[in-house]
Amino acid sequence: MQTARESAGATERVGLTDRQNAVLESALNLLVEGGEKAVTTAGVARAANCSKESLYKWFGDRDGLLSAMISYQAGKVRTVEVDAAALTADGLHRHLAVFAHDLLDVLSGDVSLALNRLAIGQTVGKTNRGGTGRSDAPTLGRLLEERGRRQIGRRAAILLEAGRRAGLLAFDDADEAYGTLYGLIVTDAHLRMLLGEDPKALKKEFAGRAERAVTSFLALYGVEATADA
Amino acid sequence: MQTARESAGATERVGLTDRQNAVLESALNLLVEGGEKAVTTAGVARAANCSKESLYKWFGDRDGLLSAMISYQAGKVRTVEVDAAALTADGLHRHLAVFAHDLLDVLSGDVSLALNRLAIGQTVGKTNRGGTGRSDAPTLGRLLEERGRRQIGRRAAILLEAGRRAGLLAFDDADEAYGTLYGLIVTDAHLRMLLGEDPKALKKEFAGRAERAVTSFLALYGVEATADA
DNA sequence: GCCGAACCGTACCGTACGGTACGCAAGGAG
DNA sequence: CTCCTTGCGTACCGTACGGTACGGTTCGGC
Repeated sequence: MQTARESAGATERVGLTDRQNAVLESALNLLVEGGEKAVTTAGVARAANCSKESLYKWFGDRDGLLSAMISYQAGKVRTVEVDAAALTADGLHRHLAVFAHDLLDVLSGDVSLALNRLAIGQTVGKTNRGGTGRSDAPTLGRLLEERGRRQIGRRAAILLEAGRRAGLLAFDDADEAYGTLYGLIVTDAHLRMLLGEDPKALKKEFAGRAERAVTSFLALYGVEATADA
Repeated sequence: MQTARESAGATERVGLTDRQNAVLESALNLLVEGGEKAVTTAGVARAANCSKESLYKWFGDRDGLLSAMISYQAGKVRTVEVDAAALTADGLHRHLAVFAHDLLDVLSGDVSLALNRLAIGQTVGKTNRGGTGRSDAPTLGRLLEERGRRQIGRRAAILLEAGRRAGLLAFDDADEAYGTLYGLIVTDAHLRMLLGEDPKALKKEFAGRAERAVTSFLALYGVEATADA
């Protein structure tokens, strides 16, 4: 077991062997083309050239494998920091546009869509269900929320805060402002893609959509250029 | 088979017996609490006090049953028409607010969420799959899109068109304007709920959210009151 | 050169589900 | 009263999957 830590490559930070990450990669491949039904223990084992026994030793059970897939994939997105100082109106506009485009890019990714479909399909209206009592599993959906969505939310929050500190934006509730920005950027594109709409058809208008969204957002929350700045 | 048409109650318009609709209702109940896994042919038969054989006679197979569930539920939402004539700025604002609140209400409904989860969970990235060749099934997702989303989209389109005709709104592309409106209203609330967030926690802020969304939308697309109207 | 750990490949088991077949009761038509 | 349709209840079959067990192999440590 100690070999795991030493052989851990520089790519991932979680305590997983390169081998195990490779297995997760195979599992993600299966998920992308074939959906949740395609991610069977036997299938993953065959695709990754490993034994089912190893799967169960590493991930506990199938749910553990699915959770690990989400965590693994989430560990890939890295948020780029933006220096808050010296932020011009034009610079803010550009940064927002880049953020918008990145957001659309992430949301329309194959794996992202597959993972979201998986988590959503797994979710059930009535929570609780304390039958066995050992429901320590964080519900996949929650996991995806924490690991994925929250990250990009923070990046946006930082950007918005920088804009306000520079006197370029005016808002009381940062979350509300971010919600508006998100809505303007994404609209119903995410849902449509989750329902099967071909991302390629929508990707063509990403640039225009991002630009329009940012313009609208600045029209709502932007401060007149005549200010002190 | 002809008995179906005569015994069809006044509640539904599709060619289904009241009995069959009752079965679909039971199936929806199962789906809401228990997710897709809970909708087994045996389970539905037991819950609806009918035989599996009848299920297969009426709906073909399990996919047919799921499709019928979507179509059945979609047949419940009715779009209320709004008289385009004599539309004041305040009236438009109120109509938009009502629409926003209705939209959020629909999207946060138990059955709506369950159905969306079902359709999304069923969807798979790689389309095609022409293996057998008899893939005439419209992909659940497409079905939900056509039957549900499109409907509410039309209602919004009519409202927006009325606003423009009354000189209260200014936009070139109606779809784009509707997209903006949708994004402002829904933001990421739908996704969060699909991922398991308790709708009750979000429903409290629906009124405020709807109001803010409409205000923002009018700030973006509204025409100054000094116009000819 | 031997030992043990990790791991692959496969075979195996129990279960649960989709789909089908059969027996039987209710009700309407002649 | 009888026939026939419709549909309920149940038993049944094949399959596929989650999970476990076992034999064989590689590899690092002593």
